[in-house]
Amino acid sequence: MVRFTAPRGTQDILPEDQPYWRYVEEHLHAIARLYGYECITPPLFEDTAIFERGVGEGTDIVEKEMYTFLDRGGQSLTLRPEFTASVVRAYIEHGMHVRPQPVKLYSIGPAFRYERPQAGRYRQHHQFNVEAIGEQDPAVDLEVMSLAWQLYDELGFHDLAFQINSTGCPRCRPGYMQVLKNYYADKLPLVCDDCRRRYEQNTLRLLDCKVETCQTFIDNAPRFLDYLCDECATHFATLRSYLDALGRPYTLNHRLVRGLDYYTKTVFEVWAAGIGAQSAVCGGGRYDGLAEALGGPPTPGVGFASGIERIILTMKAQGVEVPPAPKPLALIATLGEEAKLAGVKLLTNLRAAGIPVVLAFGDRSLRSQMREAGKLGVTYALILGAEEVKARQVIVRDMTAADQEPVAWDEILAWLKGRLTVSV
RNA sequence: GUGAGCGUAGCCGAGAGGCCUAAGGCAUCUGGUUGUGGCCCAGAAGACCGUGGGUUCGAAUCCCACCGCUCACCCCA
Repeated sequence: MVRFTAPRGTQDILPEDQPYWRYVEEHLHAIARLYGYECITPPLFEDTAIFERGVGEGTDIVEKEMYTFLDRGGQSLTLRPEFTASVVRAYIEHGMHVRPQPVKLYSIGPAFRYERPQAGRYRQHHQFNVEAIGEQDPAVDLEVMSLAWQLYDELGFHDLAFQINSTGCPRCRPGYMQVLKNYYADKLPLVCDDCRRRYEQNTLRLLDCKVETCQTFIDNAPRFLDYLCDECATHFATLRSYLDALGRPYTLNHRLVRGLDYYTKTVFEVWAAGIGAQSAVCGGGRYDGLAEALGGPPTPGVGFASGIERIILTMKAQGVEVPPAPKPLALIATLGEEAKLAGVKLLTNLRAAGIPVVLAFGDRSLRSQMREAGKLGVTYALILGAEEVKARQVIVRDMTAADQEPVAWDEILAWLKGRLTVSV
């Protein structure tokens, strides 16, 4: 019999890792609330066409990374590779254009991409996704970026690199792409194979090449920022003036591109050190053409997604500590059948009163039960034997102070309750 | 999809052709007199050495294939 393992690129988040998840998720909800974002939970899968149109036909995601399947009715569905398309779909479907604009939404949940796993990259990973839909004001771009900034700041991150760029709009992008093509035209024999392919199929991605020999060409390439239309240039300048006024450090990265029709103007990423090659903890930008591509009215939007696994990797790399999982206040140890019965009753009563207590199961020696209490890290051991049952009391042993005292049954609840707040 | 490294009990890990019916540590369980934890001591349980083939008198140790894991490329969270 072959042992089953979790599917490639997926992982069990074990109890010992849960404190990180819990801590992070609590922060996510809190920061979203602080910025006035409301939670939306879209389905895990959508009509495949939503991602084909919403992410873009030419992207790696759509070309080779989607978990697509036919359901029993023959419909093509896809496990979401990202949130934005789903959220915009929901915006259109539920007529959110009648709400005060922009509609500010966030989500937390898994996303799926069929890729070869490596450090910080999984086939099922989790994202914190933030979208502000229905407003083109650069102050919204700023807000979304600030949210990310404050989040990482509160989590205690340092040495983050904020990268920003603008990739124009359908009015100015074709012009710039032509300029870029003209620039590369006579260099094609010198660039790598991938770049020759990009030249034809995904021109902007020429700027993204990591091959050594292509670097000088990229460094000397014309920059999009010099070819933005007035509207895009003004938008970007305004955003930068806000960032500067707030003293937010960032790097202008003219190689940062999202070569898709629906992504417009602002693009940004946040990079963390020390978590491997996949260092982007956050990626986002503006997508003023997306809603239309999904069949809705023209609606601007900005947002970002942050990978929760990568956030946690960064926390571990940077030594950020999180509160440990709370332990039960007490363990009930019993000796003999009568005491066991009394113990079960006590257990039930204490729990009904909201006190976290566990019982040592099995008929074991007191020594063994006490060892369990020590291992679990409970504050008190409540010991019940024949004598205690007779006297209607329980011995309360303080595990840290290592002393103990008898407490009457009708007083034990109040006794523990008085110590609950201090010890938890 | 491509490349590299790795695959011995739940975890870490020795072992490099016969001494392996596979060391050690952590974790687990039991016990250390009669009802008490953390340290210590004793003992127990736990491995078809990833799978399948081959070489050899003999393989955890050599060869091949497959599978899996990890990291990197690509790209992204």
